[in-house]
Amino acid sequence: MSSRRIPKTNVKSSEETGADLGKTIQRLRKAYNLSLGELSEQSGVAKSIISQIERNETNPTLSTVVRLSRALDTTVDEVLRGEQQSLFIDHQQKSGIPMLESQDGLCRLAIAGPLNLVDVFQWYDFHAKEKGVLESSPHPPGTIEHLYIVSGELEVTTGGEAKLGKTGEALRYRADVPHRIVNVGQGEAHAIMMLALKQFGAQ
Amino acid sequence: MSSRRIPKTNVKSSEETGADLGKTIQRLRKAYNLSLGELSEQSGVAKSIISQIERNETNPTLSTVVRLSRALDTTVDEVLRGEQQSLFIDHQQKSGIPMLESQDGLCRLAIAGPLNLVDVFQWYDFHAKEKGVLESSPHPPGTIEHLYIVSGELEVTTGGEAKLGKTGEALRYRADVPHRIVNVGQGEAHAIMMLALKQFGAQ
DNA sequence: AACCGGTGTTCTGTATAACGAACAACAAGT
DNA sequence: ACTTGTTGTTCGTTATACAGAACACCGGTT
Repeated sequence: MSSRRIPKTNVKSSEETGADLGKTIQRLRKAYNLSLGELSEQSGVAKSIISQIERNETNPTLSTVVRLSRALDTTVDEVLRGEQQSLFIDHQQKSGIPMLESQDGLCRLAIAGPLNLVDVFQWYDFHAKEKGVLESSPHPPGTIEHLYIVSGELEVTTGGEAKLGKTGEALRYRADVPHRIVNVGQGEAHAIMMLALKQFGAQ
Repeated sequence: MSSRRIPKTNVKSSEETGADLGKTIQRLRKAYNLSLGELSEQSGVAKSIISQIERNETNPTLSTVVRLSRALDTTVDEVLRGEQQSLFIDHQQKSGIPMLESQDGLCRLAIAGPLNLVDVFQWYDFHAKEKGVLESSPHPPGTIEHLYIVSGELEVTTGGEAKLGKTGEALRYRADVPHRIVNVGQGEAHAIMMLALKQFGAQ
């Protein structure tokens, strides 16, 4: 199940921790007018290490970063900020929820969720008879669809990627590209579908 | 010059990262119903390492913690915060750190939805054994909770008002006041719980 | 020129975090 | 029983983060 791609990233140290941590540390240190020795004294981290961290020549342990963050009066996330790997891009758009019933007549999609909050998320009760297929055209950019499978076996295909979910499992996938849900099990399938529209600016 | 105050907390090297990280990681992982292997696959961290981290037998690298945090849809600070063992209910917390069981041990609440969109909504898989009760303290103002009852019979009490829902029905109620969900039917009850947080552009 | 106290850098050796594989324990299926 | 799968664990090896000391560099005094 759940085939989120593996990041892999075996880059040099901090490429994967986000932006270059070193620069941030150094900026903070200089902002406090601290020398390497002083920061070392206050944080308990060897100054040689701090030097290497600032030049991104090492991949520090969590405890080291925590100690530095504390000494610099900030938090780890604050230090890490600046990266924004853009897991999801924040876009905005309005809804225009078209779909309601299926094409082949085998799928039923009933609105079960709130409509007055329709701009944020939508919530459907989804029933599919055997072999039922629900084709969906792209939703607004950034939309994420969630499918909680109450019973049965459903396969979701999106962007060339297919995921299989069984009873009790939850699938999560991008919905801003064409996607399809197929009841690949035997008998009827029942699921709760949620659409989460991304529409608030996260810097 | 220089010489800021000295925070200086010199504990053990592994425990010095704050609360015990391992337990938090494990709680998050279990809340997502992920195995070590699955989390390993999704995070890119060897499962042996995750195992050791959860038992606080290692002092992880920042990049490792970052990868785990991302896979668990949270931030490093959230993980470090440890959440002073808010076992019981009280799953609202600040950013929706998850929990597992209710106070009477009869209810299970697992995260099924995204946490990185935590400011907008949260989505839980809710199971309650017979007579199970889930007490919740108030969520942020404007929060609306939705309960889709997959099977069983649940009664929601909020603000002195009680609503009864049966299989296939959906309840909707304010969640910014103390509220309680009781399994009043016979046998286990299963529901999907959604929390819709109001605020946009908060702060 | 020598000192100095201060900066940041590059040396050590040691400790250990990381990975992957092999393992054990416990399920369900056949 | 025997698989087959999945859980979490421990093992063997390599890579490297860490601390501390030694180093190089740069002002300012005398």
